[in-house]
Amino acid sequence: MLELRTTLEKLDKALKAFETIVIGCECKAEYYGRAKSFLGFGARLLLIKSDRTVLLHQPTGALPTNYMKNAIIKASIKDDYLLIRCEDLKAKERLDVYIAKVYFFNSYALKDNEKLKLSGNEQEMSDYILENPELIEEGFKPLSREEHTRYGFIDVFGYDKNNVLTVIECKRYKAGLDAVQQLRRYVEKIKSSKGLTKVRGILAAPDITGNALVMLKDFGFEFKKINPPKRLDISQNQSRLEHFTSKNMQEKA
Amino acid sequence: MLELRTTLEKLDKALKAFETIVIGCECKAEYYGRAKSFLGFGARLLLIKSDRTVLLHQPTGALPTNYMKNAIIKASIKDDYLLIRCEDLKAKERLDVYIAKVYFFNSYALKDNEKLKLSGNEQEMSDYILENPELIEEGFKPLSREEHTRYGFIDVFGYDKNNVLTVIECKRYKAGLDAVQQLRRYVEKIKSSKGLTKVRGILAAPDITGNALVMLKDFGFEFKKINPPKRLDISQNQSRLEHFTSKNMQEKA
DNA sequence: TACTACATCTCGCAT
DNA sequence: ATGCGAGGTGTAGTA
Repeated sequence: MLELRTTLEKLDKALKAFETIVIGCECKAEYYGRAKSFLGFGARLLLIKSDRTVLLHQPTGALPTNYMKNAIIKASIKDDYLLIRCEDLKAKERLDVYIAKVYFFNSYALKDNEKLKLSGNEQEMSDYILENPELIEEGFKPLSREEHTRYGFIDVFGYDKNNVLTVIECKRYKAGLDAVQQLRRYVEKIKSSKGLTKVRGILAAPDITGNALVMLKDFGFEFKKINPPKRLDISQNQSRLEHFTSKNMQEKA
Repeated sequence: MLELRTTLEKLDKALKAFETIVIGCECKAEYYGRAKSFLGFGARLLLIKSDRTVLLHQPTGALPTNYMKNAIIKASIKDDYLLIRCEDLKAKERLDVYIAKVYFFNSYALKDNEKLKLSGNEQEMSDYILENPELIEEGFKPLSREEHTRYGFIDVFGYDKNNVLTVIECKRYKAGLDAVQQLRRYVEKIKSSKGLTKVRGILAAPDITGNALVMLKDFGFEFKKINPPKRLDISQNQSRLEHFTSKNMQEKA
């Protein structure tokens, strides 16, 4: 168990050095901003990253209980607590963490220039359809990338074998009502902007919910079962990581 | 700098005790499951919670770079690395973290029975309108909660001053195209299930995007500017935290 | 900046 | 288990 005053000194030093900080502690937390919250005393993990991202994690669950991005952080001893005040002045938000006990404290200047390379997202799925238009149907002709991008968020856009303009919405997971509505919006937008009465709408996804399929058919649209590609198979060849540097892997910020 | 073998021993012991674990380390990570990813070597924070939630955090940003919930975790020395293999057999997912150096290691049996109490969410906003129907317009009569919920996800549902059935969709933030389509879907559902030709649709939110407002009016719906209530003001009375135990505060799991 | 849609979304709730 | 929608969503991409 560390003294609060000792922790305060370590914390101030680590903040000045833009280190990444981890504190295991007994604390309570108050948030005011977009919403307002209170969390009573319990044992948690407080993370402060080098970019002043603050995350308060309880011992279960994937999401932080409280958090703040780009915070101005001020630490002080307040009564019997180590108060860590995190503020985003621009967003008018504040998170106060009152630490009663410190179980452990660690800080380190973590250096990391790598970015995650990810395969299997929706972008790759639409690229896959563009490269393999026969997945939709024989004779499907996608529009050029230039013409395509003029219409904004539509995933895939082209002419079917009968030269009917066709809008395709891709989902990498099971499509629901929201996906059908999204497709509907794009089809209506294209109809009105091009002055067409007939535009085909296709929802391409590995699966679709029952209600969504009913709604899809109500609108005269179609479902096409397509699985999102994972272009690199690490499970079969784990030692050859250069596979990950393939052009197909997309960097994520 | 800790020996990998020493860290492995500490880790195994902490896992057996269901402690929450933090490791500051140089590592690379591979993920295969819903998607597939690779992250080259860099200095990061690896968290393992008592419920086997695994989070790999880079030194910037709010979200973890890699993660896994309910993982089966096996640690071992593999070549020159401490390999932490996290698997979700049911979801057929795997995350491998190869640790090359350990900057620090901490574990503790964090005990926490508290739940976040949150105010200012969408549920509170619709409750607020139900309690103050004049916010929509004089003479607006909400239906009872029972009758209301029979129609599913509609936020607020009632009769306007002219006894026209009215569907209200609430958003606690600026409403976009998706909110308009959601309202549209509910109005259409009510029309068809009740056999009505005229149902009013109102989008209640603090703000709305330009395109969303155009689309809203195209459908003959209305926008009503309403701010989500934050019922408890902690900023004015920070020391009186019993305010947070008010019936208005909702517990979040 | 505002707007739009993705996400290995996560999470809770209802069926 | 599945479906559905909220989230203090965060984040990237684009106009």
